[in-house]
Amino acid sequence: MKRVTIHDVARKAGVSVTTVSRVLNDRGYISNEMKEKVLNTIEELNYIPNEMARSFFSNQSKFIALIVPTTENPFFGELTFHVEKALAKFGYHLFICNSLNDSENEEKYLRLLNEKRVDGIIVGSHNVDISEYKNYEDQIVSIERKLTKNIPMVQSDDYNGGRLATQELITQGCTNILCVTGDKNVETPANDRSIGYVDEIEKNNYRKNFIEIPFQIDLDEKLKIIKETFQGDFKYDGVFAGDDVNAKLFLNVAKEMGYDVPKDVKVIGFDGTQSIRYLVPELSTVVQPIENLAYEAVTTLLDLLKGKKVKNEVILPVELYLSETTQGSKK
Amino acid sequence: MKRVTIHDVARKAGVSVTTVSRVLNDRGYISNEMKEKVLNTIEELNYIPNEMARSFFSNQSKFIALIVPTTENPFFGELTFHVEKALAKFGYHLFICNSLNDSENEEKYLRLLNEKRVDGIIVGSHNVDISEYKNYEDQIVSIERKLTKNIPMVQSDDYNGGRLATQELITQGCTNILCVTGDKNVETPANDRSIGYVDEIEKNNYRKNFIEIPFQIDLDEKLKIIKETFQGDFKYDGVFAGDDVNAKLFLNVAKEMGYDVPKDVKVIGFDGTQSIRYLVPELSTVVQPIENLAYEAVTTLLDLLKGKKVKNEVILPVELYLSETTQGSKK
DNA sequence: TTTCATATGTCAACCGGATGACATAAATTT
DNA sequence: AAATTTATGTCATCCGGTTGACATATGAAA
Repeated sequence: MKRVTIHDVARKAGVSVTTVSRVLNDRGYISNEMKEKVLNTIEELNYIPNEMARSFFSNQSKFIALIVPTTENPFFGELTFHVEKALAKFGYHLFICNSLNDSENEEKYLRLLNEKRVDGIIVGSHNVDISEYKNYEDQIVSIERKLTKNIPMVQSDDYNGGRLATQELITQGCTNILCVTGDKNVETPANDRSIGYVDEIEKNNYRKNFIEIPFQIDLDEKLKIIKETFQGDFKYDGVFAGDDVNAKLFLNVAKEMGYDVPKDVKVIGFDGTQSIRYLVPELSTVVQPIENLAYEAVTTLLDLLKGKKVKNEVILPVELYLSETTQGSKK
Repeated sequence: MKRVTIHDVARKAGVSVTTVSRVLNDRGYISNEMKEKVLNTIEELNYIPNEMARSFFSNQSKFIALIVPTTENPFFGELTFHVEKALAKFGYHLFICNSLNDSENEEKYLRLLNEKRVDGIIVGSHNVDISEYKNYEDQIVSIERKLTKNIPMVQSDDYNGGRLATQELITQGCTNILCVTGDKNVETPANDRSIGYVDEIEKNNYRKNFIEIPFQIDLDEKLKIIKETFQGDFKYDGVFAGDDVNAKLFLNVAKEMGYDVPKDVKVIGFDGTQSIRYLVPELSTVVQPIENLAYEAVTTLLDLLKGKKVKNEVILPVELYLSETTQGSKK
């Protein structure tokens, strides 16, 4: 079935294609009557401009790619939502790429994005050899991930979040605090969370304790790692987990082992997604400003595409959300 | 900065564009030496075909839109992930649309998708006047939502899920079972969950009880509705919630009110997302085959686009996941 | 009266690649 | 030797809309 084109509209309205194009793009001189006549014809024929043709001509796809490990993860699911919303506001559309943190996938996507001529890329994933990104420096912004010196990054104030969380545990009387981190070998601003922890611990002359729970291992393995922390003779009375999922896993294990939270051990997480607040409202956590991260990433990227100077780093404040796992049941 | 085109490649290689195009598309006669020469030149110049031009010419964008309420919701976040994965397998890309269940948004998206010439649409949202979809009947598949007689739908076996859940509660000794539903006025296969519940309850001559928790209201209002169920003199000893979030909210309220789950009241949910299994592993639930739903929706849509005959309805089996909220702590 | 802003039209070129038509040779079969 | 297959080239056209150049005709301002 043939689509209605601008030529059909011109013929039907008895004007030239140029005139129709002028109406559509509000260019040059057009009288009101002419404008109306053309618009009526457009409506009559139900003409819908072919954006593919426009994109092709203008060399702008109006697509922005978002590369995340997976939208399965609530944090990235929420990020995706807010990025899409922000993009829509500025007339851009979202092309979503799930890298699964696999560098091969990520490379394939970069190639694909190049073919598809996406206008820009927002990276929230963690893998490809950074050098790959060098070819795209003028059209990339990253979220919580330092790619190259020149690629702007938007992040939460991870360091301060780590400090706030640790401070809170100390305020609540904890003296033996465990820090649960994700993959330590991946260099990400999320590591600043641990640094915040370390600084607070040192300030109080407490002992530093770490366990690492890699992102990609099985649930059972994760649980095993957590269980081991209950085995030694050294008892923790506070836990700062670098993300909420690990925090919740810790809660589950603690409960199973017969420990009472927050009496025996207090727990605080990091991320504070909607999902967590709905599903695990009892968990105290450091809330990342996901919506703002998305908005800043989008506006920074669009500015960058326009050739404007943009900040190399945007750091957004986090907020402490205190609930039962640090404070006792609030009846 | 000018991009390398097929003409540049042809010139550099000393052949005609037609020949280059033949190599790229594997058409007509090409000797191996020629093929190699062209491919080498392509590599040398780092030529990357402009998919916008191809799409424009072939009139195929290779984009499939997925309309969901919001990827913030874990169910849709996971669905998005699996849809993207399935599409990628067949060379298609995902254009994500968050409708927020708002019909105005949805209409805007439909218009936009028309302009962008997406090849097909997968609908997982619930709003626009169905008539709007009539114009797209030959390029739409829906997930868990009956749109028109002619639009194929892929769904979980909601009815059976409702029966299984209710049966399980009855098996565990419950006699006064409450059914928590989402919006009842929205016509969706998810309503079959309640029908499954009703049929099992009637079979056993128990009393039917319903509360409705609209999707879009505030958390506090939801909690209020749930709290009220504890107020009357009629006590429930079992709860079947139409989705896991409501099930968890119920658990939270029950705990706050001093009830013991599963001793005083047993609870079973619906959806069984990854998130829930990680964050609320204690919740018994009916697991939807999200990955299969996505895969079936994608393959059905692609078949439809190819003009093949497709099934009008695909119903995929659900699975019961039993945990502590129906069975007592499994130490 | 002359200039100028307004209003429209025609025409052609362009964006980058795909494709069909047609010509020409060499290599391979019949 | 004739017919066919294989291998390349040239050329023009198309996809649908945008844009610049240029012509023409008003009506208004200088």
